[in-house]
Amino acid sequence: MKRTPINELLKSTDLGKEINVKGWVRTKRGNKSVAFINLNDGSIIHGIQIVADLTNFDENLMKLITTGSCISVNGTLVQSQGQGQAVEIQATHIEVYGSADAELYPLQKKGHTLEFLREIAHLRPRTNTFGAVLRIRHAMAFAIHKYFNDHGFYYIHTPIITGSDAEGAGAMFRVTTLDPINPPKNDKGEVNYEEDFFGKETNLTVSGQLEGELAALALSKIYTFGPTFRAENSNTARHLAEFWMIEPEVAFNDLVDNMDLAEDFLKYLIQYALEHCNDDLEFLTKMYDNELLSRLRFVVENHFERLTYTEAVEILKTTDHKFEFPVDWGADLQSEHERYLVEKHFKRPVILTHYPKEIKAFYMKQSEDGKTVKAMDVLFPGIGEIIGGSQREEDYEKLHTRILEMGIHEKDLWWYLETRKYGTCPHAGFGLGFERLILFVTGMGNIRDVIPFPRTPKNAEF
RNA sequence: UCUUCCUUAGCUCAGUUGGUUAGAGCAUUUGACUGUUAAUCAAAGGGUCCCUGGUUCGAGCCCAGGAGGGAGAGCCA
Repeated sequence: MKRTPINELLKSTDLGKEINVKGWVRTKRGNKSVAFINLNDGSIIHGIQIVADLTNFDENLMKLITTGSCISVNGTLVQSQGQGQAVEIQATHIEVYGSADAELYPLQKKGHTLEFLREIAHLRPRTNTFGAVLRIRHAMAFAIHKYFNDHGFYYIHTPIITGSDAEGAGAMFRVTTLDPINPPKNDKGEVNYEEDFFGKETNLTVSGQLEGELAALALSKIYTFGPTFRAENSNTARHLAEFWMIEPEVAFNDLVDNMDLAEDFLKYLIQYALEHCNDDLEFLTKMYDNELLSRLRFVVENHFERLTYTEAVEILKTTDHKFEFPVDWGADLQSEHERYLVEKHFKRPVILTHYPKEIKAFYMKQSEDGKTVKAMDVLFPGIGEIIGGSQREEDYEKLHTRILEMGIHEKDLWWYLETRKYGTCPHAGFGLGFERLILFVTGMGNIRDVIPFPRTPKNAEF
């Protein structure tokens, strides 16, 4: 008999129908004559109740059906006699695919701490929490592609191995096939990367933006969505060494267009989650964050506050609120400053623009005032910076001068500069941290709990 | 990397002034119960007190070093 997913069975009204269901046992309880098995197959957060009349089942078979075991059940879909569920399965035959030793299986019927579940990341997808997070993660990935496809963007695959470190976005992981014990040396006694696989030093990408710009200056509207690697020794609830990033880049867009895109895009994604992930969001709201659903709705329904860095500094300087770090024009804002603006002052998402050029990347469009660049950071409550982007400097001379000023090796960027030499145009884009989006949408507190197998300093298990 | 807190049973945690045989709840096992919902009730089993060294008649507890984890910060997405 063909398996029916549990999400279909739970909404079925086809009482009396013979069905087959397969999944993993969450709990088993009962007495001498009847057993109740809560079975989950990951198709939905809810399990279906299997009722086994023990006069029909061998005692030894029933002993194998433990928390964590995997079974296949044939039976009849019936109206439930008990409270708590509309329908249940009256079992006629049960096959055990794999038992799970109850003395050893680490997942219990009771709740576990998220820290403990991180240590058993190979089993945590079987929990309600991670099932919900992973289904939402999928829905967001799908919605990202759908949004861009529906808006005329093309998905570009930028390289994961890169030969330049000029992007300046952070420390990089080296990629090499050289012998780590006895690498070939050159005349100066340095490692000779000319003998390495690519004939030069290579690293894992820290951003697909520069290559994304090349594609945007041909296809007009593009986006990337791929893994990104940062070798920073960051130990926080918001950083990973390996994470996924979405980077749209649009020719002919200016900073305002860029902000409009970022706001519309984020609201679309959150709205998509509200419409397609309701069961999972309700579970997370109930178990972890009472205000999750109302916060998501609030973000969708209200405009993002837009102001310049200079205006933000004025607000921070005139408030009575005491900060640990001083606020001064020219210095980057501290986390506490961003949090104050988002969570206390405006109480909504904030887009800050026109930062001092000294604290931003070389490729950002220089403003007419000569002091700021057309950068934008989208700040979210509880997350901080969820998007960072800018209009790009399309003027060859200005860009070239800025590269020299910042001491960047121009020979690594000849190809990037050529786009400004041949048919340059105004363009803008941004980067959205996928896991930070998932943090916000799920209400989880630690970024290690929104990616299946987190990579962080001192941790690459699984 | 910095600040700070933590590490005791499978899990979550108590553990007094340094003192005999280290505790609880849950989980597990066994038993009771003819419809349970994290079932309930009863009993039992279960310990490298993170590691190394030191102080002491005696260390889960005090000291030093190390490892791992949490929270906050920096860097950023």
